[in-house]
Amino acid sequence: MTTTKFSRQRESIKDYLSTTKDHPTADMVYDHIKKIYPNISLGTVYRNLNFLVEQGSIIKVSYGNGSDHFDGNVLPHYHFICRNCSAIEDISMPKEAVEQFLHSADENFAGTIEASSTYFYGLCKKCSENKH
Amino acid sequence: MTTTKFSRQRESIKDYLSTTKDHPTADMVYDHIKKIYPNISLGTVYRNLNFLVEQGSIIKVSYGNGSDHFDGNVLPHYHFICRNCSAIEDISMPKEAVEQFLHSADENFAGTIEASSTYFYGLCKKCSENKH
DNA sequence: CCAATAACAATAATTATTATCAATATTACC
DNA sequence: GGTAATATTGATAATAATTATTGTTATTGG
Ligand SMILES: [Mn+2]
Ligand SMILES: [Mn+2]
Ligand SMILES: [Zn+2]
Ligand SMILES: [Zn+2]
Repeated sequence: MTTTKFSRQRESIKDYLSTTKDHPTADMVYDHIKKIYPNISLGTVYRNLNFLVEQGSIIKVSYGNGSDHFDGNVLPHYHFICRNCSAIEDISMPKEAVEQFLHSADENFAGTIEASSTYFYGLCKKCSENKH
Repeated sequence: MTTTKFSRQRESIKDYLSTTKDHPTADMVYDHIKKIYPNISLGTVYRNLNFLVEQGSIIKVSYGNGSDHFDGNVLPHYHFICRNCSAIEDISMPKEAVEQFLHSADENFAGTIEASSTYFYGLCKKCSENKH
């Protein structure tokens, strides 16, 4: 068994993700942590983000396009991506709606469904309003 | 207005995707078309795949991990990715189940949802059976 | 047929991410 | 507290997927 040692860099990354509402990319996390640990390397950020995802402390948000994003909120919820400003926002849905959807998928598939990921796209509130 | 000229390479790519049940990557399309046009370049494959997606003749299947896949079936359907053999399979769902899910998302979001993408993961029929 | 130009093949460039490795920090033990 | 073992780091090289560039070729309307 390989033990896990404390690292102030990793702690800082976890703290940042647990306090921000944003869903930053590795690069954005890097820029933020650099203010606290100016010598941190981008590789260290990637290494720790992957470590934390593995550990279940954060989640990775990868909707095909461009870089992966990271989220300190590990409670089950969905994500919306604005086609205008690229902001990522949370969507919570009633458990029944989700379960009914997943159940229907299961009914229509021959293998075993273990997980799923859904992303929503469109215009966020701000962008909807600004486009009159 | 910039006119579109015929290209036997593009036609061949479209034909291939419309006749295969697979969901090949750009590289797999390249390997296939090379048998017919040995001088075709990978850049040409990418250029035409993007063109055809833009045009709505094919769809792009990008679930975060690795390369994008392409699908000649443009009718609405979902995709399943096997965690063991990486095969991509189609899932069709009753319209009501889908609509109920999308409606619920819309109810719980302040902006405007225009589209969504869902991927299912697990073990395909074959892999489920082989792991008894 | 021929001029205009869309599309091509070859290849360089870019982007996102992972791997390598010598130096450093953390931790368990005395 | 000092020290040995090793997890983690910063720096940097490597990889993988995709896009951009450019000079050449194929298509097409006149
Ligand atoms: Mn979130
Ligand atoms: Mn399909
Ligand atoms: Zn927006
Ligand atoms: Zn399988």
